[in-house]
Amino acid sequence: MLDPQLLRANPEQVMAAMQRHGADLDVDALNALETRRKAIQVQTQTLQSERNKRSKSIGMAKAKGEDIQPLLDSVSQLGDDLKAAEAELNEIQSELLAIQQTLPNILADDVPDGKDEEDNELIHTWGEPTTFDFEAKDHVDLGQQLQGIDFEAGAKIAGSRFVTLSGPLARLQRALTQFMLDTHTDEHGYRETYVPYLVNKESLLGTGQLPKFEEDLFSIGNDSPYYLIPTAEVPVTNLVRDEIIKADDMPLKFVAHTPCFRSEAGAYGRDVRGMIRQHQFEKVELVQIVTSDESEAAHEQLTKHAENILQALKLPYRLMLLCAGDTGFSATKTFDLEVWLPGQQAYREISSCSNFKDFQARRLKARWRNPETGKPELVHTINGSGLAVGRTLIAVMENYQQADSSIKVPDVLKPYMGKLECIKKAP
RNA sequence: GGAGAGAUGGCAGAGCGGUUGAAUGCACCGGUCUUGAAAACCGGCAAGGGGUCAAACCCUUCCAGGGUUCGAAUCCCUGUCUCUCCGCCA
Repeated sequence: MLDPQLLRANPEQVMAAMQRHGADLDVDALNALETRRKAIQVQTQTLQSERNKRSKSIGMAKAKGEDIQPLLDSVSQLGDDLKAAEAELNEIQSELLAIQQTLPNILADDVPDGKDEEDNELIHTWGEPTTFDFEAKDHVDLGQQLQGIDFEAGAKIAGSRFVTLSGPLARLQRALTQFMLDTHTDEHGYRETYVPYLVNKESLLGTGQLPKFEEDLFSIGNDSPYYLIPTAEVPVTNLVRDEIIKADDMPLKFVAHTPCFRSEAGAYGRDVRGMIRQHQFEKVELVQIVTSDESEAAHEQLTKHAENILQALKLPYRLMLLCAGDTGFSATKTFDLEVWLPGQQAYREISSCSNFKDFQARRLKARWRNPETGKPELVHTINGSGLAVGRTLIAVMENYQQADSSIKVPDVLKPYMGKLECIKKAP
């Protein structure tokens, strides 16, 4: 959520920022609503103040044993007026909130203009696209050859966009997960966390998935709905909801491995082949809770932490700065890591690292106490995939494939794969 | 699933329906004392919003949502969560 003060004081500036993000803001309607809000709020508070005073005087009169009936009579009209004013104020404030909650974050100055992924800016590439002296297969063919990926079974058990893994490939996914968690905890100083995979509405409002993107989420349950997490960002960031964090504890760095569930509502027809885009996938997520001074540097640092995983796996990739149109609702700035997939002859997103500044924190009421002022201040939240495990599995398979469809095990994963050096078709 | 108890400021913990945003303790901040520290003593210390050049000042908030009342932390209803006991269980 944007700073309501800014919205109030400078709606034109906010509107210009919104348009950059492809959103719109009706400044006139907002101003009209604001004017009403202010008038009604003043009126309501005046009435409340009057009621408080009179009630107090009734109390005092009663204590002295005076006749309070005249006082009671004089206050009778007040109650009705107050109720009406309060109702109207509530109405206006929920209208204002509804507007505020659907406004995206203001983009950082260095985010390039643009409409979609075509306009993203290349920051750097690492490694060279893998080449083979045979025709590269994609992970679907490889998985079939190795009898380790079964889309039909996934479809039978659940439906389309579900998959089953088995044997060494299933283990490879687990190895990747373990390797990522170990690296981030041991080398990068993150605290491993285990969190619920089902969350309530408040949590999703806090991180910004709701109210605007309900169709991307799976929900279960009846009167008190739960939502399946689309990313560990939701439960992990919500750890600090309604908290005032001690200065000594800052920054907080969390890493969590969770499954992620996405309805992929807007993605019909995209990436239908293979396990690029699934309803359920594994991800290792990095979250940092930092002060405003630190947030830019922390964002760069967290992105580097994700890059380190790709480098350790020796997977070629490139780092992109997302353009305005491609940057998500809550983010001020996002870096994507795109890994080279020989089967597609393309770079594909494997991590997305975003700085939300105080946008999520404001919704979450997540603050820290600044010792310089003694006052609570909003934290900045940053997160990124470190990495999407399912897509990393694909990348390893496709980049480490050999002519006979076997897959060499990357060096750093060998400790996690028993004695296995190479994943081969079962004889 | 059954029975009971509870939810109050950063933490602990009081609080007859009436000048209570809330006693007290701890923590924290400032000061006195001390060579320094500790102790002792004095003072300050919730959040959010409105208002102001800045203040003063005003409003809201004692788990959440409703209700009763001139007035609710205090009474009533609903929900959520926590704890204890019983049952069941990975």
